[in-house]
Amino acid sequence: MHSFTEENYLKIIYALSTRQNGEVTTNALAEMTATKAASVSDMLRKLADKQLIHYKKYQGVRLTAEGERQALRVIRRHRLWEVFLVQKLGFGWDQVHDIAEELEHIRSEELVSRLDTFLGSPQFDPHGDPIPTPAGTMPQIEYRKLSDVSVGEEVTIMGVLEHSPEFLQHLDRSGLTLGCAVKVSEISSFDKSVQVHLSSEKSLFVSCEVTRNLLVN
Amino acid sequence: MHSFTEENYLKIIYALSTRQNGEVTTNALAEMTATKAASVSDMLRKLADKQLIHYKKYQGVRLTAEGERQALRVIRRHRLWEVFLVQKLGFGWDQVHDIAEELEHIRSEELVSRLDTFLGSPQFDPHGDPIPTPAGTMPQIEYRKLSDVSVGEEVTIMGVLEHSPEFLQHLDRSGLTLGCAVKVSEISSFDKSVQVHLSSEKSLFVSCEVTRNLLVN
DNA sequence: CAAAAAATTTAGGCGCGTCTAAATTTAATA
DNA sequence: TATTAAATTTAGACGCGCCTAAATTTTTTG
Repeated sequence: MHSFTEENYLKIIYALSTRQNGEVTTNALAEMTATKAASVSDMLRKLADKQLIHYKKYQGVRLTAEGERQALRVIRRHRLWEVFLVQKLGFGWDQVHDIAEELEHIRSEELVSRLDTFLGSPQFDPHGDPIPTPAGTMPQIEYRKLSDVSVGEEVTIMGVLEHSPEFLQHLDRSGLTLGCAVKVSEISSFDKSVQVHLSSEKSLFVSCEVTRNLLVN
Repeated sequence: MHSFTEENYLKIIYALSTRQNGEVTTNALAEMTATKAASVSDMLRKLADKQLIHYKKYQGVRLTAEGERQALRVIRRHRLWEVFLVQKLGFGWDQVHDIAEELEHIRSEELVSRLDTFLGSPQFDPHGDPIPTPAGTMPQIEYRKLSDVSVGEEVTIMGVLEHSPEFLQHLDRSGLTLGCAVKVSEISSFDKSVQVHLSSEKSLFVSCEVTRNLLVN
């Protein structure tokens, strides 16, 4: 079994390698783990020894099939706990990340399986991210960004690309929640901000920093 | 904030000091923590430096007021999670200890508070142990052992002194669950085993190893 | 009550995950 | 392309929590 720290590295390597595909860089990992590049190098050697990553010195890193399976198990636990925290305990979607970060490392197959059942086997976490399968595969969902939607289209908000509390709280204050239908009525040629109409008849302007981080279908 | 390991020591020191009151011994701690006496000595010095225990070399150890508060916070979290695992996830009372042992170290005041509300602010865990208050005090409950009940008395099973899965499974198989009413109809003068009648009209003999570990009122 | 036994602490060391400083490799640029 | 800059790795160290072996203190007992 792998340590708390190893699990974190795997999870982060997975996240980075999907964000910008290709090899993941040591410096990027150092930033994400809030450690120094030297510490990352040490850990990469260890993960490579355990066959969890492909690692050529100075050339960045890629998960092996087994490494990816492990990473997805951690991500599955993380997202199931987030669902629990929001749906059962009433936390806001901007409050759950750090707590789930701890809960995700509790290793009991039975716990995860029962939690999944208790929650009704959810397919998505509170941010709209898909929950990996028990077998360790990530459901592939294709969403567009709101910034790519044309005038006149009506779409539903399905997820977010940015998970910071600040961003999520901004969405809350704007009334832009998951499942919310929005119709694009205008796109400013000046700053690419978007005017949208909500089902509540309200309309508002959404900055391009926001539209670039909103996933819709 | 205190480490995972320090929290465990505090919890165990609390448990041992209530079981046999007076100072807790280094060897006893070594056995409970599954480490060696030398390791315990190291940790005791550290806990003493942090003012969590009273520690005179070679003389055993006692929690300070602050140490006890911290211990009870951990125990509160442990027992609340046990309630969750049994009542919400459907685990058996014999399965939850190890998992709660991990969950208890997740430090979020808000999480504990919301969990408590979600569970309906339970007063007892699945083994009948009282749940410490948020302020860090242990409710004092006085129960008798079934081995101290006289013939003819009818009592209710309120808790257990032994928490091993084997013992709890034995109780399950015997139909001796928490809240169960039992009437003592005979006590063997030979081996102190007790014949009890359950509300289900069944009757059975209970060995003194069992009666000594069953709490009733 | 002195010697043996038991309990406890100290000394020195180890693996984990981290660090800083220095060496090395790769990428950028004059 | 030669040189500088940036990224990465290695060397050596540290705190944590643990270990074994040896020293010390307390307890037991002949």
